[in-house]
Amino acid sequence: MNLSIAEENYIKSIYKLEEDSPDSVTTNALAAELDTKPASVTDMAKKLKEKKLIDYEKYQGINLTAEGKKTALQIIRRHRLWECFLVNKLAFSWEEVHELAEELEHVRSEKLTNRLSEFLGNPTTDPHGDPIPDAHGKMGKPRIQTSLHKARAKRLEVVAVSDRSTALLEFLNAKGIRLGTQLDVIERYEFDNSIELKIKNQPAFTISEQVSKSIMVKPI
Amino acid sequence: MNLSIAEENYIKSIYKLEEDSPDSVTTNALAAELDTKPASVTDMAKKLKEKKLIDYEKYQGINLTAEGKKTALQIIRRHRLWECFLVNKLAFSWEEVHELAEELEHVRSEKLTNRLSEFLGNPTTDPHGDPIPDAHGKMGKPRIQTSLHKARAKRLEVVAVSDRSTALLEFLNAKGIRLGTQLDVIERYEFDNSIELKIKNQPAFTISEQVSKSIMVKPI
DNA sequence: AATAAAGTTTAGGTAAATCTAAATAAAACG
DNA sequence: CGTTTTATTTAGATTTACCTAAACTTTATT
Ligand SMILES: [Mn+2]
Ligand SMILES: [Mn+2]
Ligand SMILES: [Mn+2]
Ligand SMILES: [Mn+2]
Repeated sequence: MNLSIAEENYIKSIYKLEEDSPDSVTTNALAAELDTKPASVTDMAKKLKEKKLIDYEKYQGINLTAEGKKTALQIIRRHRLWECFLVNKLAFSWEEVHELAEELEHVRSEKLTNRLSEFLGNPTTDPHGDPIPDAHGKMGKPRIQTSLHKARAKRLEVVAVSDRSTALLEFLNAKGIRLGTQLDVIERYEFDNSIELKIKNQPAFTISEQVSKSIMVKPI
Repeated sequence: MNLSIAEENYIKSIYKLEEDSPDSVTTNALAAELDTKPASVTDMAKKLKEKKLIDYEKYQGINLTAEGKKTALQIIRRHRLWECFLVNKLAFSWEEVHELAEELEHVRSEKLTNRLSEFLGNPTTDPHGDPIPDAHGKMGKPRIQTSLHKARAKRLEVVAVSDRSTALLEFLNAKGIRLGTQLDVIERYEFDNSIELKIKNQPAFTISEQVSKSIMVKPI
């Protein structure tokens, strides 16, 4: 199937929203995700249905078909491999790569994708801790991880971040939080859900609830 | 300036045609180069003039402005660096990379471009022997090279090819001709301008005038 | 259940990049 | 130099991906 860049971006966003909640994706949610208007989403939904990439009935929301999921995984694979390339080979930092990968992901060549993967040592996670689908679309668990907000252990390791915004990632950089960083929870403040943290050899600091929800962790 | 992919492709093609002959670029020549129709070229010419990237007056042909040339060199830089990446890092062969670079060149990030260049060891020529502009748009001679067709020496080294078509490059692969290959001219046949060649340790073979015009050489 | 609110779709429009066919200008030719 | 040929431009459509405003459905609230 020959998809435009716009169509690919829709497919990827639908996949993402379906991942977060298993229901149908609503027109409004998709419009918000893609920073566009609901009317535009309806237009595109008709087109993608025509191409059999989504199931869609008026007012009933959107779901990817099997074909649509396959397509989404290919795009996600390319996106995350390029992010690895930028970070591991070109020394970009994790907050810079999402935007660039947003463009590079649209170069559709299986040969390029597979060669790139090989060149990078067939990585299985991207710089934000997200799993990379393999050439057949198989991907490790799509993030059943616990957020720092919900985790109950005292000692935790950062395994992913669920928000790619430059602002958040730069904030984490400033605080010294990256993938693999080990955190000690000093205190959880009930009244605003902020958390006081400590990283070895550094002064303690406090993060907001919003930030703690974006940091995925595992106990150590 | 924020250019669309279509606009960038026009700018690059205009640069190429201006390089070949110093006159104004004609509507028809540009349409042929871009595999589009003259009417579309006229439309785009108006737009690029508006953006001050070309000088253009009805019926008078097209020339890049200084700004247009600068833009063209940036695109060419990205194109050729990606070609180097594909050949040197991902083991593509020279006939495969042009199409891919045609897409990758449109990712506009100076930081990415410069990091990529550095990663590749700041190469000065691409896999087809074409010079790569540096970060300031400085580029080695734009091919004053002699074609095998015109060269008079008996022993020659291949320094570039002036045709990126897959068909030609695959033909050259089959004959064992690549950049740096040393050729002995056995015979030049006047009646059809074909040339009999020999590469060390291989049987002699004959190439057509068309092929010999696309192979750029220097005496050794 | 009736009404209000929220969500979604339709109608109608715009801008970019293309096209074909017709009109016009420039160049080449006898 | 006038005429034919070639090159170029204009006029008018089409497709894609958007938009706003209005209409319509669904859902939530009294
Ligand atoms: Mn994208
Ligand atoms: Mn990522
Ligand atoms: Mn291109
Ligand atoms: Mn090249």
